[in-house]
Amino acid sequence: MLRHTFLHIPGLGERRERALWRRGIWTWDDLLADPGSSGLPPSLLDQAQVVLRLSREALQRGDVYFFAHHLPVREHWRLFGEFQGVTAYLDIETGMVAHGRQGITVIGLYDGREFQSFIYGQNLDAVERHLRRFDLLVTFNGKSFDLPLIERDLGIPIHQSQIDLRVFLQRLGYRGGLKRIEREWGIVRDDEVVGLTGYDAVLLWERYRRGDVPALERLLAYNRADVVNLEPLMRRGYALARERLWQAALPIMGHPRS
DNA sequence: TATGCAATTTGTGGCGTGGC
DNA sequence: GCCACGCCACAAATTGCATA
Repeated sequence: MLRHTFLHIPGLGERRERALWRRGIWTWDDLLADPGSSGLPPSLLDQAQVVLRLSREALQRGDVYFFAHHLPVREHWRLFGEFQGVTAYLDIETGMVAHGRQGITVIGLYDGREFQSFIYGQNLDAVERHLRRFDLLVTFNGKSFDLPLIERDLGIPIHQSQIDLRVFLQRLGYRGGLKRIEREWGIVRDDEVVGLTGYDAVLLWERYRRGDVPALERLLAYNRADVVNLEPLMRRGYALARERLWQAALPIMGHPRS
């Protein structure tokens, strides 16, 4: 998807990007090979060629930040296709951690194959080291809640590019919270955690603090479901968004190769 | 319930084009 | 060459939303 993207060129918006596709300019290489057929104003065309040469280099060296910096936030989902290898899915739980202080109790991290839990009082400090392995973070409402809290509560700076599924899926017409969208898409949870909410996670941590060890196991299972289920949501959302983009831009001509 | 982000709406300015 | 107009991108202000 990224190679079809021209929105990261300053002065080039959605209309011009679609106009390029309609002219048969599907990729950066197409435009660089035949700039004259782009129909862009001369000054913008010069700028576009410079940015696209830089884009090829950035993609070659796996520089997700180059694109995250230049793309509008609402289009950061386009990063997923090329950068899923450095993507992590993340979700936190909170509760009273010490002396009546509200804080992060559990962080779940999933790279598409392996899931890891980081627990207050046990291994929460290790999360920063593991986060550094990734360049792209996928969350649900994480931009408003999880990631600012990690920065504030744990003092861990979040440098990674981010895709917030709440915003992304809302643009695709899906709203109403993570669990509701999961149900809508037929994603099922284990009996152990089905029906649990974020507030239940707070209560489970309280029970664990009072010595109820199985309560922690259930909390971790809940967090794991929250995190692992982000992956199919991201994959399906990405496929859907790409499909709709082509349909809107090219209702008659059909899809480009991608 | 507070929080913080992005969508939406509205307004502004840059740029290119066409008429004279 | 000048002017008016239209297209387009972008900025500012407001609104809506999901999280534990």
